Amino acid sequence: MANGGDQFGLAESPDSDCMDSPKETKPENPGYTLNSPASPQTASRQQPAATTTEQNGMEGIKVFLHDRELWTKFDEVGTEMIITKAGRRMFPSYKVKVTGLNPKTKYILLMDLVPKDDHRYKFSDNKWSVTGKAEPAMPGRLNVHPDSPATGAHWSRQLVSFQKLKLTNNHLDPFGHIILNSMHKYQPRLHIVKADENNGFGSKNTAFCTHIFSETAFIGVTSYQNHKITQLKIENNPFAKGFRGSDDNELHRMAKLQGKDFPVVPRSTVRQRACSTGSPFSGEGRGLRGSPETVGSPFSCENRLSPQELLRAPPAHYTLAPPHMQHSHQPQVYCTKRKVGENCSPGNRQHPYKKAFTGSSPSEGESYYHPSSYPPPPPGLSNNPLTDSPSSSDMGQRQACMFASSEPRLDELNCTSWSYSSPLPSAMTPMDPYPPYTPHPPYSSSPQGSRLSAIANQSSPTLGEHIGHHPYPSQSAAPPPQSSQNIHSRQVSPPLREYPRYTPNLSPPLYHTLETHTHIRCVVPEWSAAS
DNA sequence: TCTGCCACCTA
DNA sequence: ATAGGTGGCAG
Repeated sequence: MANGGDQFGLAESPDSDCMDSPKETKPENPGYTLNSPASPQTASRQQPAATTTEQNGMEGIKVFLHDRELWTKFDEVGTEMIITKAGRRMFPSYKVKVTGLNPKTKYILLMDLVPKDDHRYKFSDNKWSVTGKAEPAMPGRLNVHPDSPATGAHWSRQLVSFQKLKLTNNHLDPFGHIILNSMHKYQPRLHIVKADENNGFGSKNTAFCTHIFSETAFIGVTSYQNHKITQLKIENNPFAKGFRGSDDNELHRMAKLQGKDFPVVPRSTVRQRACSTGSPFSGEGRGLRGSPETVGSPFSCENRLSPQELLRAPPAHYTLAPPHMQHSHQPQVYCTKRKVGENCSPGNRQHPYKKAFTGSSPSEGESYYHPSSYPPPPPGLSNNPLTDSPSSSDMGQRQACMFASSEPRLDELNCTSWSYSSPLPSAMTPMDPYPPYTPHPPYSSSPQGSRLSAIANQSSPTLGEHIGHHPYPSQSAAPPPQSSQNIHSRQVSPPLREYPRYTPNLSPPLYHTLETHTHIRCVVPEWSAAS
């Protein structure tokens, strides 16, 4: 799979829409049914405020997880993703099929990873268990798909792949990779944002929706813990073909490596213990997964949000039903509206870099999320995960924010910028100690920039806010039927401002990545409070 | 735990 | 041919 794309395994999600859509169908996946949520659901979910309806046209959007079957295999064992200083790709790679987009409307697709809970895990006795509280979330970053902004026709034409997205444990990562903590669980989220005239988002009312497939949740590790996962990776990832083995191959290898005789045991085997199983996900924790079962369905939603909000997006939390609920599987979709306004002041954002969180992040850590929040809102969106999580505590991070503030973040970014992946932009250049990515400055700007950035910004900022502000419905509504996914939509009103600056660069290095936290911080206050 | 290097592969 | 993605392993 991996890459490939092939198959499909799209999970679907049917749902559709958030708002109202009449829904149609959902055809897609036959298998699963989701039910869903079809649009109606959405609506219902939306609960609260509900927004909209208007739909910005986000309502009929459906997202199907590609290769869902493979994801499910990993999920059943307890998916692990290697995180390295240089950045490592996710294996099953995150690919989706998107339907229901207006062919002529431009959208920005982006991903982020939010903490699934506030626990730190350990793997012993062939199973995962909670060992303590999660460390402070790292700066949340958004990974904007390189094709963004692009028309609905473009996105619908083929699978949308985030296979180049990389995960890192380097809190000061200058490349725009998504920063995670080892031994912590994360939930990937897809956000579909309607681009504004400038191809950015964030401006006034930015409509967006968030889709979550619970089977894509995973624990970040610096080396595989469960041998079963290692085997699944080797068996399915083309780049690991060298480790497959037929015995002969292995023996040879071993011999070479060791210079010894052939080992008897295949490498993989050796390492692990028995593995029995245990998928962390499922069981334990809080909710890692939402519903295991199923599918993810897509949700659709619409709303407009401010970019920030996006970031905040409904967090998974919201989305997900409480762990328990989650089981129900349904995907949930929520749609909400919000306005952004608040947000952080610009100043708030921090930069990740500022300090290295790495070590510690002391303060923050704990605070993270509120429990209640968990599933925390997505980092960016609703809350940022990162940010969010940290929640109040984020302060620590906040500092970071400070830096960030200057940053450009999403706002700054332009689609263009985002899209590119180029590595560092000049600004970012590596040289710096990392100011990088963030945003700052100076990059160019593209007109577009604002939009994306906005989103980004929003996200982060929003997060906090959102959270605070709106409660998402998380559950409230009934759980959506579908499963895995959740969708949120929102509208935001005033988007963030755009940032005047920037642009481009932000993340050049980052590539499409945006950091969320920044926003978050801003937000933080609120939600912390809220929470 | 985490990092760096290695052989092996894919693209 | 080069560039870059994999897990194994030693440290």
